[in-house]
Amino acid sequence: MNAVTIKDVARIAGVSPATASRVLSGNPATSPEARARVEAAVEELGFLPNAQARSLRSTKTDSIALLISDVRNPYFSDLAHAVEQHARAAGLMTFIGNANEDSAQQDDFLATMLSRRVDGMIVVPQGLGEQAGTATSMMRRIVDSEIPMVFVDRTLHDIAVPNITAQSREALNEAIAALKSNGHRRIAFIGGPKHASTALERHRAFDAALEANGLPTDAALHFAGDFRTASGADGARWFLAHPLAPSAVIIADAPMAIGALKVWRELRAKVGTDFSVVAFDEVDALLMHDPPIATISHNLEAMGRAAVQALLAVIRQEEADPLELVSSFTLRPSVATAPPENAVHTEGTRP
Amino acid sequence: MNAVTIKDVARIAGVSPATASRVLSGNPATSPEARARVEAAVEELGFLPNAQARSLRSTKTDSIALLISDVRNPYFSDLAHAVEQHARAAGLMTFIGNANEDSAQQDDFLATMLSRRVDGMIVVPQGLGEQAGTATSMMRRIVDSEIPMVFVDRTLHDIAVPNITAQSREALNEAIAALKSNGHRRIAFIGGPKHASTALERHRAFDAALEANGLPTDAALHFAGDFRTASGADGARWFLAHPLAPSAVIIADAPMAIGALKVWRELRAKVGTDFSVVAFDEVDALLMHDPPIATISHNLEAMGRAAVQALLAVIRQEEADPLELVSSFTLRPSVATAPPENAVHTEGTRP
DNA sequence: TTAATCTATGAAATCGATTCCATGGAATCG
DNA sequence: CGATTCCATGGAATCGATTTCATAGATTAA
Repeated sequence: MNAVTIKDVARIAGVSPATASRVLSGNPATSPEARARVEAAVEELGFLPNAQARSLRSTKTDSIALLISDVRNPYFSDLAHAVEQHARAAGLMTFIGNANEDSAQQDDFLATMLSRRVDGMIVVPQGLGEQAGTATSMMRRIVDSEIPMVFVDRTLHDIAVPNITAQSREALNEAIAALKSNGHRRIAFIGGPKHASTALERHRAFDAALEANGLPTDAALHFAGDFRTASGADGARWFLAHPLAPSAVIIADAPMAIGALKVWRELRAKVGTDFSVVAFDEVDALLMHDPPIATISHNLEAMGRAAVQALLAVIRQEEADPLELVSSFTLRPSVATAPPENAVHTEGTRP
Repeated sequence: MNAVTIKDVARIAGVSPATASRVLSGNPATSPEARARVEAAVEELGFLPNAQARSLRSTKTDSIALLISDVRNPYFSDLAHAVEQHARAAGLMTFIGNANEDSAQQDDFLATMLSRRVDGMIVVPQGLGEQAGTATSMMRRIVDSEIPMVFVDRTLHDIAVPNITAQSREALNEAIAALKSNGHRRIAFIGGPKHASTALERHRAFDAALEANGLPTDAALHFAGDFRTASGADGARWFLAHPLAPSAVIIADAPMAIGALKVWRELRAKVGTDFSVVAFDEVDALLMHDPPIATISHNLEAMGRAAVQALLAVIRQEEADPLELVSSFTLRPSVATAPPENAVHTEGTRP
C-alpha cells in the first residue's frame, strides 16, 4: 500500500508533523524554508494524504453525495453531469448514487453517505410507495443529523428542505394550445407514480392547461404510470384501446415515452398521423424518432448548477431560497392535425 | 451532527467499547447478553458508525471505485449500472467517476479514490492523448500502490492489469457479410480515438472482416473520430463527400452514430435507401430511428459482472484471468440493397 | 531598555473506531 | 484436585492526519 505518511514527510523535511500538516493545508503560519522543504519531501516520497485520517479529525470531507432515481435515464445522467461539473469547480468530489426508483435503495445509499460524513447531499427524493411523497425514516435521520441537504427535481411535502424544482405550467399551456389549434379536443395523459412530486405537478399543470385552453378535464383520460419504460408500453396500449378515442397524448417522461413509441411502432400505429404525441424530456431517442417528438424540456444544466449553489449556501449556513425553473416546449412533427372525429386509429389497435 | 459514538453505545449497554465493537462487527467472541444489550443501545441511540474511523483502523472501506469515460453515454451508464448492482450484491459500495474522455479528469478521480483508500478500482482507462493507450503517471502510481485494479472495456498496452474487454470480430464479420450480400463493396468506417484500445480493436477487426469477406481494405475509407457526437457529425459529412462514394458505413460507437444520423437527416440523405449503416452499441436512439439501425452490441451486464468478479478475485489475491466477451450483430432495415454504382447519394450531399 | 505582541514551531491531545494483550473465571483434562 | 485450555471481556495502543497549547525567539511599542 501507500505506506508513506505525513510523519515520513516530516522526517525527510526535518520538521515536525504539525508543520508538515500546516504546509499541506496552506496555513500561513509557515516559513518559506519550511514550505520549500516539505514540498520537496512530498514530491520525493510521492506522498498522498490519507483522506480518512484527515477528515476524521477535521470533520470535512470535501465531498458531496448526489442521489438520483435512475442512472440510465438520460434526464438524470444529464443532471448528474451538471452537478458533478459544478461541484468539481467548487472543489468538491461528487459521489453518485442510484436509487432505482426505490426507497429502500435510496435509504441504503443515504446511510452509507451519512456514515462517510459527506459535507452535503443533493437528493432526488423517493417518497414512500403508498403515501404520496412521504419521507422515509432514514430521510428523517439525515435531516435530524443536520447534514446539509437540498432536494432537486422532486420534493417531499412533509420535510422542509431547500429545493430546486422545475415547473411545467407554461410549457404545458403551449403544448395544449398547439394541440388544440391542430384540432385536438380529447388529450390523454400518461403520468408518473404517486410517490414522485414531479408526477403530481405535471398532472396538475396538465389539468390546469386544459382549463386555461377551454378544454374539459377528464380523469378517465389519465393513465398512472411509474416513469419507467414498461409502464409507458402499458400506457400506449391503454391509449389505443381507450373508449373515448383521444387524438393526442402527453407522456410525463422519456423512458415511458420510449416504451410507448416502441409499442406503437410494433402495432403500426402512426404517430403524428393517427394521433399526436408530446413527451417530457428532450432526449436523443425522441429526436431520432420518425417523426421527431415534440417535447417539454427542462434545463438540466441550470438545475444542476442551482442545486450545487443551494447546497453550498446551506453548507455556509446561509439561506438557500427554493427555486422553480421553467420548462420550454418545442413543437415537432409528432404534433399534427387531428384526424376527423370517430375515425381515429381504429385499425391501429391490432396489426 | 451525529454525535453518537461507540463509547456512548458502550456506556448505555454497560460494556466496554471493545465489546461493543465486537458485537457490531459480528465477532463470535461475545455473549448473548452483551449482544442483546449492545443492540438495544444501538437502536435506542440511533448509532451509525463513523466510516472514516472504522476504515482508518481496519484498512477496509467496503467500497470500490468505478471510472467510466462518459456518464451520459448510455453504453457506460449501462455498464455502471451492472457494476453497481453486482458490487452491491457483494456488499460493496460503488463510487462512480466520470473521466469525460479526458486523462486529466481521470487522474483526478483516481487520486481522490486512492486517498480514500477504496478496496479496489474498476477502470475504463483513458490513455494519454498522443501515444496510443499509454498509461499516465497517476495510473502507474495506482499500480505501484498495489490497490487491486482491473480494466474494463479498454486496456492500456503498457500496464499489466487484468482486463475484461469485448471483441467484435465475429459480429463485424457478420455485419460485413450482410452488407456484402446486399451488394455493398466499398464500406467506410468511422472509428474512435487513438488513445482508446477499443478504437484500435474495432478498426483492426473491421479490416480483418473485410478481408475475410474477400473485400479490399482501404485506408482512405477510414475516418478518425473521437467517440463523441460532434465527430460523428463530421464523419457523416466526410462520408457524403467521399470521392470513392462508399455505399455503406460502420460507426464505432453510439454517440458518433447519433451525431451522424442527425446530420444525414438535416441533409435529407436517406439512410437505408441512399446508403446502409451499421453502428456499435444498441441504444434506444438507434432503435427509434427510422429506419432502425443495425447494431453490433455488447453484453454490458455480462461485462459489468465479469469486471466485479475479476476485481473480487484480485482482492482475494487470486488470479483473475483476462476475459474477452463476444459481441453480437443484429440486422435491421438500415442495411439494405446497395444503390446501383455511380448513382450514389449525389443529390444528398446538400439539401 | 523593558514590556508587549507576533511568528513559526513542536509536543501532545484528539477524532472514533478496531485490535492487541492481559486477565479472571468457567470448563476440560489427566 | 491441580493444571491447562477456552471464553468473554476491558484497558490501552493504534490508524494518520489536524488542532490545541505552550514556547522560544524576533519584532514592535512605550
